[in-house]
This record gives sequence, structure tokens and C-alpha cells, in this order.
Amino acid sequence: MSRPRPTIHDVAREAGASIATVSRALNGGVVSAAARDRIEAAVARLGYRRNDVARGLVTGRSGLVGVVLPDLIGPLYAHMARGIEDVLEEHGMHAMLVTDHLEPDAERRAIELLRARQVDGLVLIGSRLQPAELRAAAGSVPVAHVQRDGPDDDAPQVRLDDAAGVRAAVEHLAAAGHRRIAHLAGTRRDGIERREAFLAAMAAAGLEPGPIVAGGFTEEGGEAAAAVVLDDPDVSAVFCASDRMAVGLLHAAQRRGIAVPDDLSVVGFDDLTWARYLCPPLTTVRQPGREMGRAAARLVLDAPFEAAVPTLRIAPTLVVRASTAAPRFPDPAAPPRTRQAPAPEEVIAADRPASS
Amino acid sequence: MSRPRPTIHDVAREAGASIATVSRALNGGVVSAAARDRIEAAVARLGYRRNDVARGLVTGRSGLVGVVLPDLIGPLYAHMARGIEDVLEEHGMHAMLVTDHLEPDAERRAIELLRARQVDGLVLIGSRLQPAELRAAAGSVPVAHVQRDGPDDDAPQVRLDDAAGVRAAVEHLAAAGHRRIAHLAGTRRDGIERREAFLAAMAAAGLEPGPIVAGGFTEEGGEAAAAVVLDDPDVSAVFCASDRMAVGLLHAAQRRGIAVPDDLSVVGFDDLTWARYLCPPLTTVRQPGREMGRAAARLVLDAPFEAAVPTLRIAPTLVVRASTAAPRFPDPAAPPRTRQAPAPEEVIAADRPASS
DNA sequence: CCCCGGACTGGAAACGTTTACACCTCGTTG
DNA sequence: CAACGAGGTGTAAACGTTTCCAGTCCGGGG
Repeated sequence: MSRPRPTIHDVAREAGASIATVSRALNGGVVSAAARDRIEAAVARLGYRRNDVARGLVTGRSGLVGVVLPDLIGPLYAHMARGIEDVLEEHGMHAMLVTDHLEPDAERRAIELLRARQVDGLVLIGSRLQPAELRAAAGSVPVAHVQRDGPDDDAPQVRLDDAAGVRAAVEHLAAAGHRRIAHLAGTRRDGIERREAFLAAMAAAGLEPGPIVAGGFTEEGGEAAAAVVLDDPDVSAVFCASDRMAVGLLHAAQRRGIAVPDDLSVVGFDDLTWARYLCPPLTTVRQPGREMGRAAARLVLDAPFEAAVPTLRIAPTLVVRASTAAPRFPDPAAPPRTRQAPAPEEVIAADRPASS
Repeated sequence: MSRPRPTIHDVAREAGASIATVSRALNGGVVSAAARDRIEAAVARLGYRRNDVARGLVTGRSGLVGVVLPDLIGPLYAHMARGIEDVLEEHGMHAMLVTDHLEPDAERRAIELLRARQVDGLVLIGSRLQPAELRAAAGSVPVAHVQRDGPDDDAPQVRLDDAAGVRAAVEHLAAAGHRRIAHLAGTRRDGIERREAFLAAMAAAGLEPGPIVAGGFTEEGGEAAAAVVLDDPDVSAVFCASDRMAVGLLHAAQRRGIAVPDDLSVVGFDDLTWARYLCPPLTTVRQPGREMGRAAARLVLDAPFEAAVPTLRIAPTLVVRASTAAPRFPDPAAPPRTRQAPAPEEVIAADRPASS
């Protein structure tokens, strides 16, 4: 019943050829038509399938790109993984996904594990490793980063153009007539970059930044931070560094009887699957995870040929939904504005090119 | 700079031992303390890491369990994958995830691919393959299914106890005073099973089933099906076979000015991440994906030792939120009921044991 | 003093491929 | 007609491990 899998030797014997010829026939080498036919027949008869482990041992390659990512639950990372798979598939390769749950130690182990399996490349999502640690762990395997969390080195990486996204969000709020805009900030690297971009964008709009309160990227972080922000009666809009924080804020506002968007406008960041289902549907900066994954996969595959070490910046998009509107009591000093009545969903491209 | 990775031979030379001794030292065989020390020192000095590909070739095992799943975007499948990883990690093994996007052909290819990599087992999520096809594709590799979509054979599998979940949902609605309950049904196997369970539960509650309309498990399916259901003025509650359908229904209801839960109660199925964020927060049957993944991984690991071929039934949980309430105009024939005011979130365990 | 067995070690054979190299057989060209 | 090259084939050596088997070296019991 469950005989051992046939090997190339079995095929060779069955077809009356040598294993070298079989290997060539299977891999598109030069073989006479007659031999090729006999071999294909034998393969079919025996149900032979190549053993990629043995093949990997001799070729030194595995056809696998290792992907280390925080988790699979968040739709953003899942989309990135999907993008990576997209381009690997075009090259007849596959991804091996390992999660590190944001623990640097787990990240190191994951890289170790993948290297022991001879991956041909590594895509690291949100890596926290120091450049030296990374070099030690990855050795000579080509690496590409997505939204790297640790400090840069000369490894190629793709990042969201966070600044452009933040700018689009702030400009949207400013144009609606908001003057005092608060910010719920994240503490990881992209959170910090968004915070700086927020300050810059506010300055560019000629506005004093409102209160800025930092927290985790999570619902709880948003809810906790909300307390501070909602106590300031002059704040008419809040820009959150993540959708999850925005959810926390929305809940806190609801509990206090603060109406969104009438009393308070809220902008999120990420455009997670469910941002459109919130009440009200959330205006947010869409992070194109799948594109980012695609770009990273291309980077890692091109690594051996590419001389430059680019940082690819992917442009986000502002998705305007119903959580933003003109402030109820516009600043009397400001020119009067008409209430914006956005279409159910309106997409505004951020103002930066896709790569830089 | 980027020298070739050191092999066990290099370690042996460096430590003045044979490769056999090094291998034993590394794998916990009998080795003198002195040799072990020298070898460990050499390993550290050289930065040696075992090559799992070579190891896999000789041992015939890979330490990998292949997981074939529809996609990574849906949080449910991601949770299942997480559960699988949980138990594999306890065994020092890892998962290799491949997506098939519900295409049987891609599923076959995925299995093929994983087998070529010598996976030690296979977990198939929502497999649509016929038993014969599966046997052909998987050969002698142990298989466990989760929510198998194709017909059963003697392969071990874990399923949600769909019937218990449906019963809990229907009983909840009936207890609230609803008499005419519609059903938005799915067309895949679990959709069909939920549909039958719905009929059974309605019968058990002594109620005539309301309209049943089948569609995809998606938002669009829900929205399309909603049209039919909402035209029936006697329907005061709808039980949906998935949360995504419930979202579509919620939107359709909102567009028509039908208030949920006042005019219409809605129950979903799955408890996806964002079910609690909907307006109103959705009452739904929670599918414990992570548990199901855990159970499946255990099944596949135990396969070589297990004689029985169990179908594990995992109990779902009814999560009562704000999308269900007493009907506005209760059936005059029914005894009067007080309006249920559920706590913000109330969890009701379904009435079946976890396995059968 | 011999023998036995336990603790430890090394040589060598696998595992299933790819591929360098040598060879053989033609037909073609000089 | 000799030499050569192209096309096709097979032998054998890798790839980096694990593991079987045959040792070697001891100490202790007969």
C-alpha cells in the first residue's frame, strides 16, 4: 500500500536510462525525444515526484523566501504576506512565514530557522533587530525590510510614505475648518515618524498643534489616550496613528456623549478591513499592504543584481468617510466654510510619487 | 567576508573530533564531557548552524507540517493557523502555510509542493478535494482537516459544532419573542449544515421558519439576500450564516431606514475581529479558530499512533451584543416579554460538549 | 591474568538529487 | 578519408547530515 516514494533511480530503471538523463529530461536539458518520451511515461506510471529536499541540498537553493512578520491576525501583515506571495509565485518560488509577535528574540530564532532551511532570501516585516544583530543572524542571505522598526543600514527596504499620508490627513482636517487638532501617537518607529510628520504638517498649515498623547497602537491605547484629548474643549479633531487607536477613541467619545463627526472629527491610519464598518465609517490613511509586500519581494529577489540600496517609499491614500466633517463651532477668526458632505467613500491620493 | 557556511566537517576539524562525534554531541548522544566541550567551543568559534535540508534528506523528516488554507486575510483562518503553530511549537516543529484561494487545483498543487518538501503532516482547512483525489495527492503523509468542505472519509477532522451554535442563536431569538425568523444561508458545506440546523432548531422551538435565501458568504451576498428578506414585514429577526453576510444585511437595512435592533434583530456567525465594532455591535456565534487549529495540529501529530479516526466537534459560543432585542410588535399570541437589556457583551456557551 | 562489557570514538554508507566530465556515435566539412 | 563538432548519454562526485558498525580503551570480576 504505502510503498516508499519512487526516486529518480526507479524512474531511470523503468525507462531504461541513467539518472543523469532522467534529471536532464525533468529539468529541460538536452535529451533525445525518444528518451524523453520513455522517461515521461515512466514518471507517470510510477507517480514520481521530485524530492525538493535532496535537490536543495545539491543546488544550495530552496526556492523559498523566508518572511518574518509580527503576526497573521492583523489584516495589514496578512496583506503584505499576500503581496510577497504574488511576486514569488511569478518566479516559481514560495514563501515560508514565521511569526515573531514583536519579540526580538523570536525574530532572531525565526531567521535562524529559516536560514537552516536554506531560504534564498528574507523579507523582514517590522524588524526590531539592530543592524549588527541582523548581519550576524542573516549572514549572506539577501534581506529586504518592510516598515523596519529598528535603525536603518544599507539593506534595501520599503516604507510607507508616512509623511505624505499624515500631510493628506492634516490638510483634509484643516481644509474642513479645524484649527485645534490633537494627535494620538504610537511609540514605535513609524509612530514617531508620523508624529513628526504631524508637527510638520500642522506648521505647514499654519496651525498650533493640539495635545499629543502617545500610547500603544491598540484599542486600549486609543481609549486611554482619549481621556486626555477629550478633556480639551477646543479640540475639534483628532488624528490617530492607527485605526485601532481610532476605535478606542470612538468608543471613549461615545461613552461621553461626544458625537462623531459633529462634535469631533476623527482620522485613523491603516484602513484596516473593518474601518469602513465603524460608526461612523472611519476616514483614514490607507496603507497599501499588498503593494508593499510586492515591492519587498522584488527587492529581495533583485538583491544579487542590484548595486544601489534603495529605500522604496510607497504612497498611501486618504480615504474620506463619515468620521470627519467641519467643526460645529468654527474658529471665528477663520473664514467661514461650507460643511463638507463627502460621498460615501472618496479616495484622495497622497501627494508623493511611489518611490524616491 | 561572506565565506561559505561552516559545516559539521569544519567543526570536527576545529575540535579534533570526527563528524560522527560532532553529530552526536549536537543531538544529545553519548559523548565524553571533554569532547563535548571542545565541540561546543568550536561551534561557537565558527558560528556553525546545522543545515536542516541535509538533515532532512537523511532522516526523511522535515520538522514541518504543511497547512493549506483559503487565505490569510480572513481573521478566522489566521487564527486557525495560529492555533496550529501553537502546538507545533511545543513539539519543536513549524508550519509551512500555503494558500489555495478556494481553488481545488491550487489546493492540489499546494499539497504537491508541500510533499516535495517532505512535510511530516498536512492540515487542510476547508479542503474541497474528493477523498480519492486527496488520497492520491497526499500519499502516505498524515492528514487532518479543519471544516472540511468536501465529503468525509476516514481522515481525522475537526469541525465546529455548527448545529449547537445555530441552536443557541435561534433559541436566543425565540426567547426574545421573535416568531418569524429569516435565514441568510451559505452555499458551502458548512452553510448547508447551518441551514439544516436552522430548520431543526426552529422546529424544536415550535416556529415556522421564515424565508431562507442562499448566497455567498460575503458582504455582497448578504446585501443581495437582504432585499428579499427585508420585503417581508413579518420578519422581525434574521440569522445569518456568516458575519460578512450580516454586515451586508446591516447596510441594506440602514439604507432602507430599518432600525437594528428595534425593527429587526440580526445574528451573525463567526465573530470576526470587527463584529463588535459594527453598529450596532453584532450578536454572533463565535467560532474558536485558534482552538480548532490546535485540535487539528494535535490530530495530525498523533495520527501515526491513533487507531480511531475521530471527528472532533468544537463548541462555539453565542456572543450577545446589541444587534438583537425583543421585536417591536411582539406576536399577540405569544406571552408578553420584557425587553432584554443585555450587558455590553454577554457570552453564552453553546450546549454541546467540546468533542463527540 | 584473561575476558567481558561499558563508555566512547571514527569510518563509511546511506539519503535523492544535480552536474562536471568523459565518452560514443554520427554527419559534415576540409 | 581524416578530423571535427554536435548531440546524446552514462559514471561518478559532490551536497551536509545521521547512523550503523566496528573498533579502542578502560576497569572490574572471575
